[in-house]
Amino acid sequence: MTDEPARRQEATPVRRMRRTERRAQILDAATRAFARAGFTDTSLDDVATEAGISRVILYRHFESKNQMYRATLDRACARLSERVGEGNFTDASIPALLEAASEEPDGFRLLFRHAAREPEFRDLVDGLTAASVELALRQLAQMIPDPAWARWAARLVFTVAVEGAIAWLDEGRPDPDHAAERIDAAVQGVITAARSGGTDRL
Amino acid sequence: MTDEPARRQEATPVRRMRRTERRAQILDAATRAFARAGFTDTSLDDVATEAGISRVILYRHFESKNQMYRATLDRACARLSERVGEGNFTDASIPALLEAASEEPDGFRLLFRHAAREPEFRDLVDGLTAASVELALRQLAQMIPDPAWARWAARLVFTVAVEGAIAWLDEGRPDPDHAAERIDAAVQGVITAARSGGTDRL
DNA sequence: AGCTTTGTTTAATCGTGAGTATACAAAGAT
DNA sequence: ATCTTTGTATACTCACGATTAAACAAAGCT
Repeated sequence: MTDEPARRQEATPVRRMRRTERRAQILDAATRAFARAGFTDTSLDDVATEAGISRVILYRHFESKNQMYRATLDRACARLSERVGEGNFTDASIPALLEAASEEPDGFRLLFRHAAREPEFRDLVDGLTAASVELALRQLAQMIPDPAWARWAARLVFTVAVEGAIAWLDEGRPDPDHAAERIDAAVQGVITAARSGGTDRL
Repeated sequence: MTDEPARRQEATPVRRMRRTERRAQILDAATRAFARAGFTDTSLDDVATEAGISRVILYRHFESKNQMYRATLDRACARLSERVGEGNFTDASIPALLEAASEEPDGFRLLFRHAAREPEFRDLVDGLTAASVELALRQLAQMIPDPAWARWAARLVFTVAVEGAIAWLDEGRPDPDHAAERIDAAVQGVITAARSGGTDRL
C-alpha cells in the first residue's frame, strides 16, 4: 500500500518553477506542440506532455485552450515584429526575418503554416502580413501599372520571403551568412517577373 | 390522355440523381466545404448543407468522413496530375498548372493549403509534390553545386508555382493569356537566385 | 401494380477532448 | 513549524460531432 506513489525526495529533485517561469515554459511547449498540427488537431494533453506536466496545471495559467493559443500566437507575433520592425522595408528586413525564423523556428512555422489558415485566429497573423503586404504594395505600385498584378506581386513577395525562410530552416540553415542574399535575390526575381511578365526571361 | 411526361415537374421538382451522379455532386460539395477549413474543422453537416441534402445520405455513399475526404483528395489529385502530367517539366507545365487551378480552384486550394499540412492526409498530396520536387531537383542539381541549396531551390520553385497560381486566382485571374509567363518568370527568378546567391541582383 | 432506389426525418449511441472539482503531497519562504 | 505555492492524481460533467438505427415517402423502372 504505502510504496510507489510518492517517493522521490533524493531520487528525483522535482525542480519547481515560479509562476512566470512556468508560464513561459508552457508557452514554449505549446509553441512546439501546436506547430506540429495547429489548434484543432492538438489536444491539451499534447501540450501538457510536451511541457512535462499534467494537463490540469495548464488551467492554473490559462483560462482556456483558446486563450492559451492566442497567448502563444501573441508572443510569437510580438517577438517577430520586434525583430523585423513595423516600418518600411530596408536592406535589413530580410536578414531580420531570417534571424527571427532561426531563433524561433517553431513559432515561425506556427504563425505562417497554421495560424494564417485558421479562420478563428487568422486575424492575429494578419496584423503582421497585411501590414507587410500593404507596404510592399505601395512600393511595387509605382513599378507595376496593373493594380491586380501589383497586388499579386506584393502577396507573392511576402510568401517567397516566408517560405524561403522555412525551406532554409528545413535544409539545416546552410550558408547562414549569405542566406539572406539568396532569399532577397529570389524576391527581386519575383518583382522582375511581375514588372515585365515573360518578356525578358533567361 | 397521357400527362405523365410533364406531370411532376411543376408540382415537386425533386430531381433525383443516379448513384454515380449524386456521388460526384457530393464530392463537388465536399471539395468546396473542405477547401474552406480543412478536414477537422469541417463537419459532415457542413458538407451535407453544401450538397443540399441531409447528413445521413452521406453514409450511403461513403463509409466514413475519413474515407470521403480521401476520395475527395484522390479525385482532386487525379484531375491535377492528368492535366499537369507526371513526366518531365516542359514549357507546358506551368500553363497546365494554371489551367488546372483555374478549372478546379477549390480542389487546388484544398490540396495545397490544407491537405498538405494535415499529417494524416499529407501522403496523398506528397505523391504529387515529392515527384515534382524530385524532378526539379534533378534539373537544378546540375546548375547548383551545393546540394542543400539545390533542394532549397527545388522546394521553393514548386511553392512559387503553386502560391503564384493561388494568388492569381485570388486576384480574379487577370491577364489569363500571359499569367503563365509571369509565374514562369518568377520561377526563373528563384532559380537564378539559388545559382548565384546575391551576387548579381538588381 | 409492385419493387428498388433515392430520399427525408428523428432519435439513439458513442468516443473524444474541454473544462471542473476534489483531495493530497512536497517545496520553499516566513 | 506553518503557510503559501506548485505540483500530482483521479474522477467527474458537458458539448460536439461521427456513426448507426428506424420508420417513412416519393421516383422511376419493369
